[in-house]
Amino acid sequence: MKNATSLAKIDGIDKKILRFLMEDARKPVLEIARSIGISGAAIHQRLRKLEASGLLSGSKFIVNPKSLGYTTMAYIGIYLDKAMSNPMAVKQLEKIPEVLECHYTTGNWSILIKVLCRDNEHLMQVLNKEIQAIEGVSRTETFISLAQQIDRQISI
Amino acid sequence: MKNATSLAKIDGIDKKILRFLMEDARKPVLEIARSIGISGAAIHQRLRKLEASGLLSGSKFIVNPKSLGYTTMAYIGIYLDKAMSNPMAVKQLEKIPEVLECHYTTGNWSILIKVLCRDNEHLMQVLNKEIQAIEGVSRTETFISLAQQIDRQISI
DNA sequence: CTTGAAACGAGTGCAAC
DNA sequence: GTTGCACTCGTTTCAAG
Repeated sequence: MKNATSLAKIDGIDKKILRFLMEDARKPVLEIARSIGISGAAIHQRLRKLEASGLLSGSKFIVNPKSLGYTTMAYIGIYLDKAMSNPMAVKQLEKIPEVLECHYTTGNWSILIKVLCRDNEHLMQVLNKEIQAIEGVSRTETFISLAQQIDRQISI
Repeated sequence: MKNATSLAKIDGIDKKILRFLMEDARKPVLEIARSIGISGAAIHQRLRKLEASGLLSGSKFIVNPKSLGYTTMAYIGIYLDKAMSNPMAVKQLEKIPEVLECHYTTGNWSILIKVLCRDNEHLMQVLNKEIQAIEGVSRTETFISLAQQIDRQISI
């Protein structure tokens, strides 16, 4: 089995296919086939290969959080006590649904997380009642995202 | 036309459909139909409604950056000169493909960006030759993500 | 690695409830 | 708002170039 971290060799046709599907995962394979001038079966086989190589790690429907009343996004830097191990903290953070990302970072903090809340009050509750309540969390620094102006994937 | 920021009313069936598709955008509608016990046509119509309401903002194939040799992710806080407007800086940042996200944040920085690079050397080049070169960028603070331990969408 | 054909299954629109 | 049907179209496999 191929290691997921091994480099995939992709050619120009693979790139074209990926560019279409990164924009719209449900775009029919045959439509892509017509656009780039090869057969649908060829695309299908290339996709199977890309998937097997670990380059394609799935597809997702994107939901607009604003439509669900979630309008406040924030990054929170977390300082951990020396005694608190990172994996233990992550385990607790996983239980908080508002936490969308969690990074183990260099620099001031031990952990940087991204949270999505309905409003500032909701964010305050998550901070005070959920995150600060985690054993080993000593201090946090919050940065509210007033606007997300770029959001994209790696360009290929 | 409905405003994208208006709250969508979704029921339990909508939620079930969304949970399936947020995991795998290419999951066949009829398969979902069988799982939750309604007809395929009903799901099709609900999806059209959700799309029209702005709740569904598309679908994406997820590519694994490691397979392309991109192993270094970092967050960079950017201080802007007073004279430099945020939109002008964002316009420059958009031209840098390594910049995946850009947030206008409260707190110390004017801007917080997420970048994805092949390695530390590549990151250094992006920092020194691309980001620091932008007119109005006075100082940056870089936080390398040693590991991304959580990565998910809003839970519904 | 690519193609074309064939079989299967899914997407879509519509009429009816 | 849901259903069943019918038709169209896409997906997938396979043998062969």
